[in-house]
Amino acid sequence: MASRGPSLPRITDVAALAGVSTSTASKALNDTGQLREETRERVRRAAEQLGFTPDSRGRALSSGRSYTVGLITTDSSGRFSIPIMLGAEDALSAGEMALVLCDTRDDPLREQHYLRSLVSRRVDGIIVTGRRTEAREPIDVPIPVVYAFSPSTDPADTSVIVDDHGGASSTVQHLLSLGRRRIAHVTGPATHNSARARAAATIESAGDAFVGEPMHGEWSERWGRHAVDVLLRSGDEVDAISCGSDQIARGVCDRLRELGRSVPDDLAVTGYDNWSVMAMASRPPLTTVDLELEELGRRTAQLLLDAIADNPHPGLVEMPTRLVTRESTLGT
Amino acid sequence: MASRGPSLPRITDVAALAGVSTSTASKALNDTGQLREETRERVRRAAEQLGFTPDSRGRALSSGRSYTVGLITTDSSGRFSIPIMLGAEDALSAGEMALVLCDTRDDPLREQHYLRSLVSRRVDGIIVTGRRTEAREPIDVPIPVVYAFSPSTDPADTSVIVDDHGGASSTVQHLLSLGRRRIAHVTGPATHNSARARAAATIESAGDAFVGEPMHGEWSERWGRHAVDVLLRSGDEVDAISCGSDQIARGVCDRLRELGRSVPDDLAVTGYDNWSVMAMASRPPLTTVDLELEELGRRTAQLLLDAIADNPHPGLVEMPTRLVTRESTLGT
DNA sequence: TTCGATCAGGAAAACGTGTTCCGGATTTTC
DNA sequence: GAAAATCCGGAACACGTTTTCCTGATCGAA
Repeated sequence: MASRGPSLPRITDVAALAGVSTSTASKALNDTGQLREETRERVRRAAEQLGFTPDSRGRALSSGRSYTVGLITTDSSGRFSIPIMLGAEDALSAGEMALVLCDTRDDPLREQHYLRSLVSRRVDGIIVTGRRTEAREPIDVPIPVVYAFSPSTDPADTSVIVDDHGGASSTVQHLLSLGRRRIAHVTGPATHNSARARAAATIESAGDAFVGEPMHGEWSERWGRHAVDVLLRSGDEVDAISCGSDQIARGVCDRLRELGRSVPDDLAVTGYDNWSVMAMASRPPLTTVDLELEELGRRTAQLLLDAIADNPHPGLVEMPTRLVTRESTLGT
Repeated sequence: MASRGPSLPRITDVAALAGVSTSTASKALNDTGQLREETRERVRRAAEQLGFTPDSRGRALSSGRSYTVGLITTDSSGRFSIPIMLGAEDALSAGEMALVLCDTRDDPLREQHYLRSLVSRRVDGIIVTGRRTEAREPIDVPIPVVYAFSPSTDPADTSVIVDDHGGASSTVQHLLSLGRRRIAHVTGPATHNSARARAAATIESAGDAFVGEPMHGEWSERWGRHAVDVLLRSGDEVDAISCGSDQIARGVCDRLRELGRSVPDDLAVTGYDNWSVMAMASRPPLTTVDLELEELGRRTAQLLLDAIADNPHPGLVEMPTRLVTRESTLGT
């Protein structure tokens, strides 16, 4: 229709210039079939000269694959899904796969719309990711799917999640190894799976060293500051506070400093997430748990590629976290 | 090859079920050609019954368009490019266009790789975005391109950028309207275009009310805190500090509070970026400049759609910013 | 010299859709 | 009642690639 200048060269043009048939040209460029090396070279030169780039739409049609995967995310803000996306994209691009982005903004209608669009594009697979660690309803498409971060409620699906239990335990082990024996826990709303899971793991790992009850509140610095007041007023003796997020931990540190308590000499503090803008800017910088989301994204993509290659791995994959130690527990 | 179960229905299947030819089926589903309404309805029902979704690869091939645009970003962290992406994706998905994501990680080799991939996919257009406001080398592809945030060095290209001059001026106007007459400016490295542009606009708008020289440093809270010390030691009287970023402004507020200075009673403080995690968590919350990046992304996508429709708008488009007033200038 | 085997490359079909053109049937017009 | 206009739907081709099958040609051996 709209003739966009001189359209890009097709393989027929390359074939014509090289003086061979299109099928021969195709074989030459794909290193398949039986051709004299000299012919191959001639075709290659012709392609080079014309600046030929194969049209992947044709290839997609003929191969039955689109070399494309869709990423559906409910997390507009991107706090968690961005690193996952980047990891997935990294793993996929190595295999010449492209990633198309679909942000549903938590709207089921938009999700349906995107699903239709992806099916229509005949994507080879779909990655589904969300903002929370709560399990979510599986999507219903005749295409391989892998869930990342938010697992599917169907255990027969493939889901890749963070090992929150291990992550929380690692901070407690670290605190215990430093000789702390009175550990409190400040975290997010009890309605959040991640807060409950981390709290449970903390209690279990700390054993006798756990003080009081897990303190649930918002995922905010303000709650961290407020929790310190509550904690100190309670009269419980405490030598460490393990927090459910870096934001909370930063608030905790700020308030402790304002009250003249030294971190970590008086109290050690740990965060969770290794969100650098919080963990590094905190005073002192936070010992925290890195979720290794980019690695999680890579793993997700690999599992999806496996599933696409007709080798699915149903079930839950828990990815290990990494403890990052900084001044909030170690001092300077 | 790998027969993935019962493959999805094609338009031929729909046609067979409806008892018509494929061309008739196509016309019925696309509301084109001359068909009896009853025939149309019959085909639609057949499509419905089979759960038919047209294969967009076929459509792409036949229409000459791919209904796909590429987004190339150098900004892995995503601070700025994520909102732009979301805005663009929002504007594009309305037009049934998909967005494929390419993160170059600032590696020219990866960029080349992605460009080849996008050209091979015959994307209808490309959006290029970056982390800095510095102009960047244009990319060389026979496809419409629009640059977002980082403009192209070629003025004949279409670039959409933030009106940094307007943004910085708006904070100064705000401070002046509040009666502040001794305004200092703390910002990022002088090597950064954005820091220089905002500083220049601040000086120009403040006129006689500008105090000293723009203070260049890092884009960090730490620099904000340090800058306060330097400023107070200098002996200059100051009743407002306009900062080049929310991080710096937050550091400034923290340090002022530690020194017993009241914000905004003693000194008003303004930030820049409206990065909520900084601006809202600061004590007090920051008056700042929202870059409206999502809107910028939407505008970029619209301009790209225009260019794809053979109606390009070469040149620079400056998007307005929005002043957000909060307690750091207004008090409670 | 003849037969089989290997080699080099071409013709045609396939992938799934959209579109152009054309012919038959029905309706309108005089 | 015949010619013209209109309506409806199908056949064929285009889009760009890959792949299967097939035909000559070349080579080696008997």
